[in-house]
Amino acid sequence: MEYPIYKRLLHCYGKQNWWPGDSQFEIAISAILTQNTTWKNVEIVLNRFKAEKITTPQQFLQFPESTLQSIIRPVGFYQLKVRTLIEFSRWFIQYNQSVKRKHFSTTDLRHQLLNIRGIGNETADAILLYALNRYTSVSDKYTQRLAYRLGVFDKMETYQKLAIWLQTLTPPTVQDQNEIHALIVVHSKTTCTKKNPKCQPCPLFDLCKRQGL
DNA sequence: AACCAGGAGAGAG
DNA sequence: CTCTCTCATGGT
Repeated sequence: MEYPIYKRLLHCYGKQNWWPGDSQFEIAISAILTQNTTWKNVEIVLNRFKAEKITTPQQFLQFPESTLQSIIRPVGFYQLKVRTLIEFSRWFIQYNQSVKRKHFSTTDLRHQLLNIRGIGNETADAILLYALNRYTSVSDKYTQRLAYRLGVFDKMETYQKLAIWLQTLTPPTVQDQNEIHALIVVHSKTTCTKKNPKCQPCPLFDLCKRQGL
């Protein structure tokens, strides 16, 4: 059977159709806002942006830093995140200008994103995959924990090794990598949680060699 | 009331 | 390269 983990998750939870968002810009900034933060708090901030009519990087950059900090306060780390959002907005404006005449490789774009303060591996890949529709994989702590429980690795592995493993879980398409990351997050937040170490009911239970963390 | 949430960066060893 | 600490709010 090909892609057993992917198929089980898909069958159990259904297609997720991530990332929610009306534009590339909204998807990208919510990827930054959600760093180590619950999605519920991100939604509060996204609604504030809409109320202030901030839907483009140009509109975002018109507000003073202090105002932006108070708008995004509910997501925490607001001083750091505002800096990242400003730097990303500037980059995104430039990108939209130059992408009309240049072609960027995914690895090139990835390096550009990683040069922005506050954007690391996971956020860069989330923006590439969900906002810019580039083929890449998004791994996170849930992916790390799942790979450990499955016995794929006997310790918490690095981002790069998890990324390679993730790409073996699905056919090599943008849409499938989109789904697998969403499914792992949904799975981890429902059945396979720390509070539910026995992991039941769990579509992957019989595949797991370990429990707990 | 500690603990965690769809992380990242800086510093120490 | 691998730990450890900090950034910060809001919900169990």
